[in-house]
Amino acid sequence: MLVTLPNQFKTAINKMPFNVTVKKNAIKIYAALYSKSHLKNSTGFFPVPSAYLAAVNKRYYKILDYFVERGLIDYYKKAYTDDKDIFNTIYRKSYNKELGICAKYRFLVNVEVGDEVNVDMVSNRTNRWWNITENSLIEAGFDVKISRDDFGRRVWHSAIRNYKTDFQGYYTIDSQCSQPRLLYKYFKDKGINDPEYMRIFNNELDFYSEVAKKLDFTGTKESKRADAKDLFMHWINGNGYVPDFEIHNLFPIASKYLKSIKKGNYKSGGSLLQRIESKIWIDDLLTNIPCDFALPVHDSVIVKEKDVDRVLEYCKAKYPEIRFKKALLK
DNA sequence: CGGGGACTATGCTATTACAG
DNA sequence: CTGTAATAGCATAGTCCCCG
Repeated sequence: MLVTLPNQFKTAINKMPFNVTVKKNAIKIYAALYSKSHLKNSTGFFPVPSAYLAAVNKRYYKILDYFVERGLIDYYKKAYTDDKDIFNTIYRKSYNKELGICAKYRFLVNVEVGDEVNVDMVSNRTNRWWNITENSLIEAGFDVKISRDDFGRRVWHSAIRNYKTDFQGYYTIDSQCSQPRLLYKYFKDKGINDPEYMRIFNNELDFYSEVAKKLDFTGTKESKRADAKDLFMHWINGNGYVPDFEIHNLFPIASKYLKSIKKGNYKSGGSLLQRIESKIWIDDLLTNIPCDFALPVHDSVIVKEKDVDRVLEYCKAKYPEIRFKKALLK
């Protein structure tokens, strides 16, 4: 990962009262923060999930505390009443695990000037999702280029671009109506009850067709579905603009919830769903997949014909609420 | 020695294509 | 609307060679 390392961080890391391993991990943690800093809001705070920091280094908090001590970063804090002295106000790091709101940080020094350094983020831990992707790429004759983006933790590799033509004869297993359904699952888990949104899925209806029907779209069946899909994407990913404002009246509670997620940074909406998606597909399904050849494509996976039925059963058994479907690439 | 011409390498931006 | 990767186009810089 290419980052700008300001002098203040450089000297602070050099002066750390820990061994070289910790110092090296401190650079990684700095790089992790740096990579998230583009998400900063008007006051400079940007969210960084603890799960991500922990994946970079298990004892990340030790390093963060040191950075705070040195006046290099700051936690986002909120005021609380001191229960031992109610006349006293105390400030604590603010986050809410229940609501999925992670801690925020800000840099107290200018991170735009400094040395350009390439930080090796790779830990010694190898993950099966990586190994199986690597082996499958080699077997299929592709260069091994695998990365995971920060926005939605999606996996990118060299065979994604033309997979539909390059893997003819192979099968894909993908999830139908992936993002709307994942949002449904998410709402259900969180106890957010938007009547219309929940009704569509509780009754096993086709989400996009239902939206098109309720909002009186015109056109062919396919074009109405496509318009509804486009509307959904704006609703999830956008900064407030949607092609049809009626969606806010159709799903009032869901809209309000999305708005609350986007408070601070509107990109959190899309990021959240992509993360849910990749957590299922990469960190679970691909990591434990019962075959030797598999290549992920965001919300689907490419497998061989001899494995497809076994993998399909495996996916269905693991996530009964997701509608998995196999398809031959031709 | 310097002036071209032809070629190659690099860097940047915009566009396209894919995913949802 | 979001993301990343690949590609196209263009400008610039460097290299090589021939020639006067």
